[in-house]
Amino acid sequence: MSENKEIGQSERILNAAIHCISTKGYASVSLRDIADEAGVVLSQVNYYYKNKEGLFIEVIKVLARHYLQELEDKLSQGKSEKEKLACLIEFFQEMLLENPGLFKLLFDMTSMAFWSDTFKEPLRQLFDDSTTLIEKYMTKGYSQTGTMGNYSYSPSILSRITLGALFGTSIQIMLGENQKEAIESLSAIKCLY
Amino acid sequence: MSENKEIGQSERILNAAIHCISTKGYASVSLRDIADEAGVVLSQVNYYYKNKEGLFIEVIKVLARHYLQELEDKLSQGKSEKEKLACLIEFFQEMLLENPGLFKLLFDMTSMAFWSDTFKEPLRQLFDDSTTLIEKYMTKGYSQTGTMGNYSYSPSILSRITLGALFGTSIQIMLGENQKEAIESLSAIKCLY
DNA sequence: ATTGATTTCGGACGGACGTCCGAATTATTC
DNA sequence: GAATAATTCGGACGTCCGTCCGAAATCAAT
Repeated sequence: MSENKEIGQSERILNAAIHCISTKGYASVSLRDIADEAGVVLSQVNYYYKNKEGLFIEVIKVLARHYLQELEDKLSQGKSEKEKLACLIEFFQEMLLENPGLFKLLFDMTSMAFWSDTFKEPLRQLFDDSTTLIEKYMTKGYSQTGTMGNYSYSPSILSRITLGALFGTSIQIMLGENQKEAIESLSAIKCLY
Repeated sequence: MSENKEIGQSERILNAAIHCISTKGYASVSLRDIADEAGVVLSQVNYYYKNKEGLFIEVIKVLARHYLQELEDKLSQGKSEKEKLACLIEFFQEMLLENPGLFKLLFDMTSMAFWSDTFKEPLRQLFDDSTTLIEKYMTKGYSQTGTMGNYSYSPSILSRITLGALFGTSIQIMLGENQKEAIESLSAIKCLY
């Protein structure tokens, strides 16, 4: 028998936490919810992760790794810079379409970071790493373009704005109706370049 | 005597709620916090706003009015379209610089909307109205530009992306350090056009 | 001044939460 | 197989929360 039930309780708890947060939001998830979802007794959560904060920190670590990995996979698919931008957009489109919970989770972790110094640093790191990745793969050509008045905008700033546009627009899409249609319109970011 | 203490308890509660949420986040604010901040007894909150949800709905209404008003004021200052874009960027820059709590509040309300159908509709409305405002003031010229492949992107989509870029980049700014510097770099959005 | 409605106040309620602890069970080592 | 460590379990604890209720106080109209 056994498909894959050979995973330990600590991982079951972690997966359950991810599932619960992406379903109900961190603000209204209790350790009991997570323990039940994991099929585990409440006190085991404290045994493995000390306390709620410890568990959530681990969730952030795991998810940050996941996002960066997927992002890099996607970005490395495109050949030209134009293609890589399309890949980046696709990355968000596919996430919104096939796994919106994952985007909700990313958003919710950002929300945690807004109010807790503990979560702020790893989230800042995640956004920074994402920006760096985009910059590395996409803005080789623009070493010093994009000048405006006396300022000249670095590739890192442009990358940050690109990421911001995708993230911010995705938020609006998730809030609205007609999501299918709205997700397609994300492609319009292409014509900002 | 009296500077302005002639405001009723209901407004005091509303202001206190706004202050508390923008300071600690809705997820960790209790009605007792709000009542204390307002200098009012706990049960008065229920008397005026029925329950927590009722109070928060009122907060959203007030804030949505406020944001849209300020946004329109700002947008109407610019003369050319290029100037209006600058005004829009300034709107976010000034908010982040002088009243970051207001942005935190906007973000937090968005976070509420993600998990509660009750708050979803008014927030969607706020983003829609903002987009409409931007479209109305800024994209008169682009009636059908921005084509890509077989698609042509409407002004409303471009407005939405502009708003998304400002919102998403602002989030990253709030999470990072060197905020003063980062806020200036928001101007780089100009060169996406 | 009396009545009735509105507002203010203090406190109690049941429930949900995170945390902690001791015992039971299982695994590991010699 | 006995001893020790690691894990699992069930339950209890104190706290904080949103809500509700009855009594006091204030206001309004006659």
